[in-house]
Amino acid sequence: MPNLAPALIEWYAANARELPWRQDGFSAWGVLVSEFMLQQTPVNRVIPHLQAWLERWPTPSALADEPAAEALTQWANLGYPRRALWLHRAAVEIRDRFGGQVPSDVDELLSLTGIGDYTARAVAVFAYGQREPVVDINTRRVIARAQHGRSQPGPASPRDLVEMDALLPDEPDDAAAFNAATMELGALICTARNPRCEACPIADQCQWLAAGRPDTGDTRRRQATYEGSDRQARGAVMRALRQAADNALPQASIVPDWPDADQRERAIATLLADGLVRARGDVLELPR
DNA sequence: GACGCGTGGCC
DNA sequence: TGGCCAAGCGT
Repeated sequence: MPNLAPALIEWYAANARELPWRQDGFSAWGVLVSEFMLQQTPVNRVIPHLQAWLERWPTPSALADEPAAEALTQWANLGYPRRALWLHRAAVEIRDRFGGQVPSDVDELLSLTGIGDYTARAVAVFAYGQREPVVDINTRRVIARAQHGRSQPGPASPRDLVEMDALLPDEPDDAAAFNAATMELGALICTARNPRCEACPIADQCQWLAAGRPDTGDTRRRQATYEGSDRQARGAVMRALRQAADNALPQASIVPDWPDADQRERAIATLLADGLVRARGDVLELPR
């Protein structure tokens, strides 16, 4: 088994982007918030939202002491507003169960709402320097190519964690650098489309490149069309409530000219079920 | 394992 | 132009 870590760590030291959450002394809470925002959302869209969020709520308790509606409004157009709801719930849990301190233990992090295998280990590693495997789409793609000679990773699986763990250097600091470097390589060089293999520090160890970059048969899920979808309708409802006075509107005046009335009702019903909106008589509002 | 879930930029 | 893509999560 080739050892990818030395070349990746050296490359990262020279090529890592300067990102807010990589600054010295960036808080664990800041790392946690950044990881919530980065779930399925590009870095460049996250940065301004992250800074505004942390200025308003510098600690978990500061957020926990406000209603969820404030989190949903501050989340603005970042997308997947359930993340804002879950981040608010996690803040309440941190305040109530962990004395307001972001836990450093992976299992404790996993017990928080909205935190799964990736986010728990990202916080443990990047905020607390623990030796844990961090697996995201970038590391899975790098490993799929370098180790397995495949053009794209298969569906995410718990086995990915074991595989990444086996590649981890022994020293926690080296392991943290390896995690960050592998993610960064996937983000900058070993990208999903048009990878820049000529600039890759592990090109000489890459089975996919050695095999001539074959198209190995893509098993990734196709993304559903957004235009005309229920998701678009939900997004329109949430936008209307974010912008409304007191985050509340009579049901009849929520996106009243939406082209498909059944779809609008369906959107409201699922938003209610998800706890993203609440009914108060005839009025629909963000949860307080 | 597969699905539903936002939004915007890119080629 | 429109599909593809972006540091996933809970069910």
